[in-house]
Amino acid sequence: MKGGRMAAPKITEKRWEIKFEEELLDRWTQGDLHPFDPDSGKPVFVIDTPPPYPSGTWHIGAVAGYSLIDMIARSRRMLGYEVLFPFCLDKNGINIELTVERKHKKSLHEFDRQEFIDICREEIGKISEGILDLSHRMGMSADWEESYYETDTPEYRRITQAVFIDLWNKGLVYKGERPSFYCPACKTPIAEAEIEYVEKPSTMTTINFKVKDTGEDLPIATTRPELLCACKAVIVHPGDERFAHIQNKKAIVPIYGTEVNIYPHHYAKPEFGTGAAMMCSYGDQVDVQFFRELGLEAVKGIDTEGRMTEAAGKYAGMTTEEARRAITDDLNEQGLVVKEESMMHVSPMCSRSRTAVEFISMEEWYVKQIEFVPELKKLAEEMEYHPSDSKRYLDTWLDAITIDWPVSRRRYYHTEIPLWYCDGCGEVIVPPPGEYYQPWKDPPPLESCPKCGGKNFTGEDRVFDTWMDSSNSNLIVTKYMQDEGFFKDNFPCSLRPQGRDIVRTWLHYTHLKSFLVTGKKPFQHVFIHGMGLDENGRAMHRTLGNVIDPGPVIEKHGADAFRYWSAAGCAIGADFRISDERIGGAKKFLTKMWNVARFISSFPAGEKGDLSPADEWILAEANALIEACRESYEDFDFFVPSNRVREFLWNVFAPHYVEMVKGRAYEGQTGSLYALHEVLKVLLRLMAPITPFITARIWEEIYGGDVHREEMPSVREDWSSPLTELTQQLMDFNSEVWKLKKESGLSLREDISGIAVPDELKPFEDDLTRMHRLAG
RNA sequence: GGGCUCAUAGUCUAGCGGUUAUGACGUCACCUUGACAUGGUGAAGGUCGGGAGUUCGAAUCUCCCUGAGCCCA
Repeated sequence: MKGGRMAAPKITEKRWEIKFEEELLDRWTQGDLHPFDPDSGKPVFVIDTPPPYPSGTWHIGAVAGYSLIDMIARSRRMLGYEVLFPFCLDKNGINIELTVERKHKKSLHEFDRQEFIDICREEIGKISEGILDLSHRMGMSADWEESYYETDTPEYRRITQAVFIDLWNKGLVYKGERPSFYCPACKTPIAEAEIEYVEKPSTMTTINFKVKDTGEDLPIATTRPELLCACKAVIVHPGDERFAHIQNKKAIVPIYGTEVNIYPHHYAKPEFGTGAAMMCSYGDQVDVQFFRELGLEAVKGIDTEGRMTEAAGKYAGMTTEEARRAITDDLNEQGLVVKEESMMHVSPMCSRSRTAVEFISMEEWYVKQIEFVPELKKLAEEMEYHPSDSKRYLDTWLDAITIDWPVSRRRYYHTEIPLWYCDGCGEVIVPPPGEYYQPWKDPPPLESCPKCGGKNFTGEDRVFDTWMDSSNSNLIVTKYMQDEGFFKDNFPCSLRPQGRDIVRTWLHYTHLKSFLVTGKKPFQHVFIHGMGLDENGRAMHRTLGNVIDPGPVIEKHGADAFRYWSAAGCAIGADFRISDERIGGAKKFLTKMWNVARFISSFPAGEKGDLSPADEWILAEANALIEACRESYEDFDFFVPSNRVREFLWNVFAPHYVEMVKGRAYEGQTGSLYALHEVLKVLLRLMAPITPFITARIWEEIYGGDVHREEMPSVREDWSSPLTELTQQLMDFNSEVWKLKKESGLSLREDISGIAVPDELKPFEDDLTRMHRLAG
């Protein structure tokens, strides 16, 4: 080193290492870093953090989503908000029950109820630890002390029940007997939102009906011959010439001999099957609608065990599949089967147990939603969406809703429905809100029935759909029923961040419940992020074997690299395509940032001093960067800041400015030292929400203190300069010189002659001459 | 059957009526330049899925086709 002027860098380590993250974590975990102070005087920003659902390994796409949510929290703090950032776990639901059932190899209904609940609690506790550890490791800046909650606690459940009681008192809950989606494996009715449509192979059987008056054969194709007993109509297309003569005549159903009308109906597709279709109650949802439309009386062909009822005659008691085989055999014997062919058929499945869903008529509790759709759509207009076009996911769903929300479930590890029934007269007893009730074991809330005076009651043994719990999260975090003053000031909740996959469930149900309870919109802002896909762009499924465990990835590349990739990997709202290589690539940027900072850390930071044109230029460029990044942070967009900072640091600041001012910097020239440090401070603060570890470490070593308590940089009037108009020419000139030296076989440290600084770049002439060693 | 989204170099990605079409990874060549070889500099590689239209001008707007994905029935 010539002259020995260079002081030792304050940053001594040559490289950024992952173990530095762990050192920081140890300190962060010990201190109470981000407590929420409602009295700070700053505007309050409440985040309705999605409670992760503990079920095996945490999905790496979900972890990327939480990275973004943490960036929202950190950037809002730096933008001057008092941020309430809770962390929470969703510990209700069928998933954990199925896990326990599988592990013990018996079904829930064979357990003692309390014993089953205890096992679920223990099991879910174990799984939860992994999620909590990983959340800490990735640098989640939640308020762990005060704002942590779980959905299976009495405190949470009493609020779910209180909200239900409120809805009850408002007349928004009713008992309905109607066909429900029913999962025979989970042994519970499920909602529209829990259905997945899957294409699977099935057999299409063409069966000969008879037309009553003419005696002619009427072949009809179906995938569900076992539902013949529930057949109440045959339909043909109104314009189908082949069937014009039999419209409105009667058809005779094989096996059962019942007579049914032949209706002309546009639903019948002439090209599908034989062109005529049988309509059976509870075959699928179209059938259900059809029965409603024509006012036909439904036949209950399948019971809640998924077996045929008395209505099926000799097939009663068989499962649907057994009955399908048996009835097909009988039809064959009678010569009534025209043909059987294999086909792919789209059928509804339970999204949790992945078994075929049946339509079964049951009496369940419903929460009204259909009649409120117009108001919900109107309120949806009042929320701001990020990205703005993600509003359509909610709109589309609101348009698609066809039935009210069935909220009762026949499971155990959920919030109980707080109702009792009078044994004498059947009166429904609703307790006062405020307590957590378990009617299957708790005494009723009164001595005698107000209607008949009866003394004996039976507790409701059903539970709520788990979305009845989850859809209260925005009420919970704004302290509904806990701190009415705070709730009044802070509802609607500032932000709902969540994945696109749960718009129709979590977002919709929260929207609905908030409207029913408060009449208001649920949120100011809604942030919708995309899904984590594998390297080939496919969703990750255990069955595909393409699931990536986030733990080892973060261990290998570090939390900052993972977070940087989460921010920079795809535009706001787009799907994440997981790539180990690209996450690893993010680490290179951290190394670059570290080295630039280490270099600058060898010079003292100082007052503004004498700015040269180059200093004015880079400060003005920093201004432009600040403007773009601030705007994006306001919009919850991290793609722009992460990429803009990277571009600036790597392609402008380091190769051009830093190289231009090295000479002056080594001489201790004040303007250069000021600009180097100021720009570095800007970069560190702009990156702090995205890569909290490395920025904290660098900031602390050079400037002391905590970058996370700094404000987000603002555009500075005193940094503005028209010199940014020369940026492109400046970079082009440098590139030209490098190219010339390269072509001339000169090393970059050698003098080069015959090159003149262009006129428009004269302001930079001194710096450029020294940088390139331009001679004569 | 309906709706939505997407289609840009080998791979991924930006772009929102006028740019020599961004950047990254990968490839090739050269370079131990006073922060950085997990680096630097330079280079090759795309007529932006196909077709038609609107426009003085289209990757960018419209329509059709093809392909992929998501949601719903």
